[in-house]
Amino acid sequence: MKIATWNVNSVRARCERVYQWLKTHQPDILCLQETKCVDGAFPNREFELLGYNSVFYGQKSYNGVAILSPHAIEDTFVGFVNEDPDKDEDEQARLIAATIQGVRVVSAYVPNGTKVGSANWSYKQAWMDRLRDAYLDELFDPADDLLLCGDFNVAPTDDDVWAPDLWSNSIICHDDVRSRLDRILEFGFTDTYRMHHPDKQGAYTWWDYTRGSLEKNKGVRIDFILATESMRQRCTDSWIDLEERGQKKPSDHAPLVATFE
DNA sequence: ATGGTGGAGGGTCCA
Repeated sequence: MKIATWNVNSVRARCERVYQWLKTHQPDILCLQETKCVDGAFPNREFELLGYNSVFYGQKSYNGVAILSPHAIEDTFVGFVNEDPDKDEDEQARLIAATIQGVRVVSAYVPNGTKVGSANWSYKQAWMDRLRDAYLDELFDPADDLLLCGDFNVAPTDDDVWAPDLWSNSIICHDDVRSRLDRILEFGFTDTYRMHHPDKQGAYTWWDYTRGSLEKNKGVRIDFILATESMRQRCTDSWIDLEERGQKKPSDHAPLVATFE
């Protein structure tokens, strides 16, 4: 089973790239973030041409998440729904969950935070707390076959950024969000990429569009496929698709892939 | 002094 997660920075602007990526890599599951379009504008028919079903949850201009699969997509729910199953309690579209071939999958887009100390920064911290306390703990079990995939907008350690001194106390390295990522991991998750590449330096999933960042590998690793124990045991490999990031009109994030027995 | 690039949308905001 091949699973991928990819922040596409607009699914409409990236429609052709996503189409080609699906055709080439044929994942069993593809989680998308930053689709940036309302549900009526999601290009699901394009992906259906390749045999892919889609579930999606978007809003105008910002955020938006989706899950694609050639298999049946069941038990879909969106947002923070623990109190009222019909109503997302978050005003931003950042979470979608479904079950595919017996595996529970979540596509998550953690808030960026904009700037330390801003209103968006407070929202990011509250959102991460809520993901652990009101979402994972209420709706899932560490014993589940569960994958939490997405753009977490946090670099777990200084090994996950190209210049730790420059990124020190930034929105992706600040202790206030690293500690919250740790709490999410403590639910019972393993970072599957790091599991397979424990000592690898310079492994990143995002590079700035400017300043030749990709060519100089000035990036950060902020996208993850997190696996509960049962899925960790099944995880055979993980890699970052650098080739896709180097294509014309790329997203600023590369796809992250993991395979499971 | 604070760009550069990219997306959405038609202002700036966000990343």
